Amino acid sequence: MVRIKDVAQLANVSSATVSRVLSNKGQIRESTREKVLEAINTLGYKPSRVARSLRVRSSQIIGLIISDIQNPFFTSLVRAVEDVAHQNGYAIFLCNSDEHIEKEALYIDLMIAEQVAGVIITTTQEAGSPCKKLLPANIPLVSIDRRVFDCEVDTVVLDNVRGAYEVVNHLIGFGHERIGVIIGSQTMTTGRERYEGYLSALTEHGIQPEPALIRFGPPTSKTGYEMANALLSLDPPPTAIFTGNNLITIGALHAIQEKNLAIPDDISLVAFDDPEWASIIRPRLTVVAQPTYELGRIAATLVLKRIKDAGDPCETVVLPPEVRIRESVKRVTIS
Amino acid sequence: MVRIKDVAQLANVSSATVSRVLSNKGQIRESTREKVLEAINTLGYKPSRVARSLRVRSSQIIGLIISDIQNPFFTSLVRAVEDVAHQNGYAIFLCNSDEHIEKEALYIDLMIAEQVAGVIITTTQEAGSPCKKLLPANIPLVSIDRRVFDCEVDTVVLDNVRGAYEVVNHLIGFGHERIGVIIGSQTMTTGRERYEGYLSALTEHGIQPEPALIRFGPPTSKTGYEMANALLSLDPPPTAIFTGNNLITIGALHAIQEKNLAIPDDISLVAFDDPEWASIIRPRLTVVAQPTYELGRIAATLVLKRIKDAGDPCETVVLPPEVRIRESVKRVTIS
DNA sequence: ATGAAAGCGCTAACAG
DNA sequence: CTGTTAGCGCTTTCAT
Repeated sequence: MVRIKDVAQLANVSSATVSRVLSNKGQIRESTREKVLEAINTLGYKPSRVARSLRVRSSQIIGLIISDIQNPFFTSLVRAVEDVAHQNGYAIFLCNSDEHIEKEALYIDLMIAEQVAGVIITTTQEAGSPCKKLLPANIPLVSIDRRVFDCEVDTVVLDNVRGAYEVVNHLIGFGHERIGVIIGSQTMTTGRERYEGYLSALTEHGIQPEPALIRFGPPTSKTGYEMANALLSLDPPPTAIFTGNNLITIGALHAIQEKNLAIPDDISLVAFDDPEWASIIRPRLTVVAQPTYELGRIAATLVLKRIKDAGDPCETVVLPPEVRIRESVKRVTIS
Repeated sequence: MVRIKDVAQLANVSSATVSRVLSNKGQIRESTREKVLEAINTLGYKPSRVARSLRVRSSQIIGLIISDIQNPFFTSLVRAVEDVAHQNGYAIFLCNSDEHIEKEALYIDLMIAEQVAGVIITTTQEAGSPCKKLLPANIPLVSIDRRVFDCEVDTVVLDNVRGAYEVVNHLIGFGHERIGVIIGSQTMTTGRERYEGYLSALTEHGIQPEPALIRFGPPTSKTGYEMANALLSLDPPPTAIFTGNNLITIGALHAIQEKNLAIPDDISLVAFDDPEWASIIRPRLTVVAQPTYELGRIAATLVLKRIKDAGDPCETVVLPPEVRIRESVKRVTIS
């Protein structure tokens, strides 16, 4: 391994000078800069980011804690953050919390121990998340996809209420009144807000929400499968189902197919999220899509900004959803 | 921030002792250990991994360089590596090379600068990859999914030849002879080996490979779309298509649907990879599945092993594929 | 414009 | 069993 002093030696300068040309700080005579650059080149010197981190008490790393690396929604986020980080000379530390608060806590501690420059998180708990330990450690934090209520952080989320509202509205416009809903846990803002949107669309049209049609659970395909089965076994069953995220949709689809029901003839379906397969399956799914890449891009931009100037007040960015009408909803007439 | 000397002070010992209890090295009297532990607790001390890394010249980080974070195949890999790393107290550094050799090179340099403990990579080039710079830097390297030819590394890959061979064999067993194939670039082992499997199944049955039926391209859905279009425009068109990875399959599916062709009545389809949606779409796709999680798990286990004892000779693990017969292949009779 | 020197927080000889 | 000491490779005053 070649150290900064090796470069200094070869260039006949002090390591301080080498450091200066590396970071473009202070005044350096053009001729010495060239000498140094040449020495760096011939030696193939690469500064140790570890030593630098120790010295300046901060690394060039952005921590990214997400809840499910196998969910395409989060994957888009990761992709966007990676892009922005890379463009700015940062690398990313990826952690999968698995929606477990303990793993989340462990990774938060890791972020502090590794002195990352900033953290982006999809937290598991809207209140009481360990992520607030980052603030006293002076590590900028931005919450993405979900809101955090017990500390001041930059936030970038979707307008979930509106997304759910609009897509349920669409269903109602097609004559549906008995609309089943399968939605993520109510301990997260996403689940809560989507439920709220569902409710307000219903009540706005004078439709009484019916408890049997409303199902909550962890946002997994298992939940989707079980709850869809339950909904379809109702007598009478709903004429349409609204699934609260892409995993739930997969499970619901399995249940529907297992019962040999046809979409949309036997049951209409609208889904939150627009994974690639939603327009490959037949019929193509009517969905409310999130600007996933944009969510990630903005979050990354926000941390970077706050890494530069920590002072500014916190921002909350709310992005609009987009309903994409395709073929999974049938027009029904009230019988 | 609380440092090790703060703990030492409070516990009335030297920092060396604190370090010893932290790492369970050497002999420590039980009473002092307790004193130290208590001090750690009351102070809420978390050791700086940065300082440790600098001192021991290696971090507790495993670098993971993959080519496409949005491809579920790689995502499974990431998931597995994350799991194993986490279980062993390692964190992962995730980098997306985007199948670009320059980005790969940049990230390799980063790994060295960050002194990661080991690297797992799906390299973009089977020869001439910058990843061999890691070896002189004493950083263990394992190549996953793809083989590397110009340096000695641990490798874990699928038996691609066999996978392609078996699934094409299945097609032939159902009477197909004009079998189109859309496959990834021949500069990567995956593409080459899958092509080889295709070829050997054909020749084994005395079927003459027909150049017009064989299409190569980058492993993207764009390639799948364009090449499927080309294949379907042939006169006569193939009776079956074999797509070389999940992205290509998506593109091919789009092309087939755009032409209003029915699977398997108008065209049979078999695919490499078994993403979740392959059994949601109708008809369900006959595929050759890779043990993705297992690939990642083994790769992670291998780096960890080599981090412990660098000496051992390199291993190459080859995992078997699994053909999953579903409904996308029709029996045809030779006309 | 450049160099000397101190020190980031930790570990590992070495000594006792 | 425990403490002293010397760095790991870098940045940053403070001199000059």
